Amino acid sequence: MASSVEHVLAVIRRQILNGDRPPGEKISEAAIAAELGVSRTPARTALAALQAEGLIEKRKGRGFTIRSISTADVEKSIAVRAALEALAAATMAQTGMSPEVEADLSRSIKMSEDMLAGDGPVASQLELYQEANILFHETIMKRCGNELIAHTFERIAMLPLTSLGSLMFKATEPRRERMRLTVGHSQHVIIFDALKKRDVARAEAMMREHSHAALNYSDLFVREVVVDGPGKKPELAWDD
Amino acid sequence: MASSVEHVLAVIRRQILNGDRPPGEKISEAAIAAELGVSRTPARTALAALQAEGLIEKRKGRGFTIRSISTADVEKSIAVRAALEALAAATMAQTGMSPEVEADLSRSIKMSEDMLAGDGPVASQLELYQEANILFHETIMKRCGNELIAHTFERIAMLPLTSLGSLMFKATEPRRERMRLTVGHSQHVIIFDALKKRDVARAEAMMREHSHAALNYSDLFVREVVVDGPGKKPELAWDD
DNA sequence: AGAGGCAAATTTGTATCCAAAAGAAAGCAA
DNA sequence: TTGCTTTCTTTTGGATACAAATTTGCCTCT
Repeated sequence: MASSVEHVLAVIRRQILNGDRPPGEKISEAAIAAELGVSRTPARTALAALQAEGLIEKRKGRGFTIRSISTADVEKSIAVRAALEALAAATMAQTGMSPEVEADLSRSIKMSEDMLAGDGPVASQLELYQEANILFHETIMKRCGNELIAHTFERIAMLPLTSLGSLMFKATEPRRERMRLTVGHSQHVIIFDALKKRDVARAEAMMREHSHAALNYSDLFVREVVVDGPGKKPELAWDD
Repeated sequence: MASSVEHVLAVIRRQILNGDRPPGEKISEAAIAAELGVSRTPARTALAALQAEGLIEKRKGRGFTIRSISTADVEKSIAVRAALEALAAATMAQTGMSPEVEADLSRSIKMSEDMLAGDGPVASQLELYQEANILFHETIMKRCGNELIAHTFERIAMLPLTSLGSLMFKATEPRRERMRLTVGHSQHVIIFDALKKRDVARAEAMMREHSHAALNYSDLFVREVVVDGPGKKPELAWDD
């Protein structure tokens, strides 16, 4: 079994993001320790981590309170994510891709290409696209030559639309959504091309644009269909 | 007195940055707990924080090891800092400054202006410039309208040249150094002007350039004169 | 001499206990 | 009734005790 602190972390994080713990609610070490049947020590470290992630706020002598996540917050985190991803793309374009990186990006693109060409059930297709998407972004972020970028990103990637694994899908308009995935894919292709040609400016600009795309869907957030990622997910996805 | 964990944190951080603990050296909870005369609990949280800051690395069952800080690492962290500051400047230009922010920036510029006009002893002048510099950058970062930027920055700002409070000064060339401060000041003026005019692109580009300026001095790093900041310093400066 | 395995030691995670700090509330006096 | 002080409760930080996991070194057997 995973460690106790990770368990607490996962449970509380999900509860917060699910809305089970409404914003403003107070929680303390002792409270969740008793609630989850663990001692105060792992509860303590879990709360510290939650605070670092920005999901809860500490008030000197009055315990922690759940922070509310507004659409404005989501937009802000997307802005930061876009800046970091754009930097990663620029860095990679500058230093050049290793053959392994090129192979992985190529594989990611082939995956989403196949998925878009195919015609299977929506759910499994989404899962496939998601996997390809994560592979693409994670590869660039983690292997661009500046590990600090990924390191930094992992510490702010807990908000729904910021997480690499997150994907919105408006179930009522499958047609439109499919189109959106097509556009996303085409952007991947463009970015990959820019990286191959070592075109720093284009890689950076395109990646910034692409990362911001999620913004168009931030208004869908708050009680729409959110599909979480499959197996190979980024470190800090909020599911366990 | 400050809390025990903060004490441990400050001491170990300084030791690492001073080189007292050479890269690769192993440290464990028990070791520093005994060494600093505290229990394992604060030692543990301090080590966790150090790890989050990237100064030490954790290895499954063999304790932590000191990470070596290369000039490449410094360059990487400066790149991230520049990206974040550029985003902050762009955000502030977009949403516009509040009167209070404008007043603070104006005050910062007046301070460095006065300092450059004056002719006092080098040390006190440096301190003054430093204060003005911190005020300028901190104001933009923290009050640009996206608090997540500052939040993110605080978590990566432990490396020497990345910290807002840090300033290199080559004591052997006061003339040249004075010129450098003059250039820095002029960039502040330009950025301030761009912000006033709500010129997003210019504010962003100029801030990026300005943040990167520290890079020109990364080769000085490692055993040159490093002057730490005065009273009003950013949260995560490495002095206590 | 090498392989395998056992045991001691290091390390880490968790539980519990104690004390100090900070709020909240109650009581007392004017 | 109001304002101040004192006490009580909540919360947190730190210390220590305990157990599980992992590593390392040693020891034996072939």
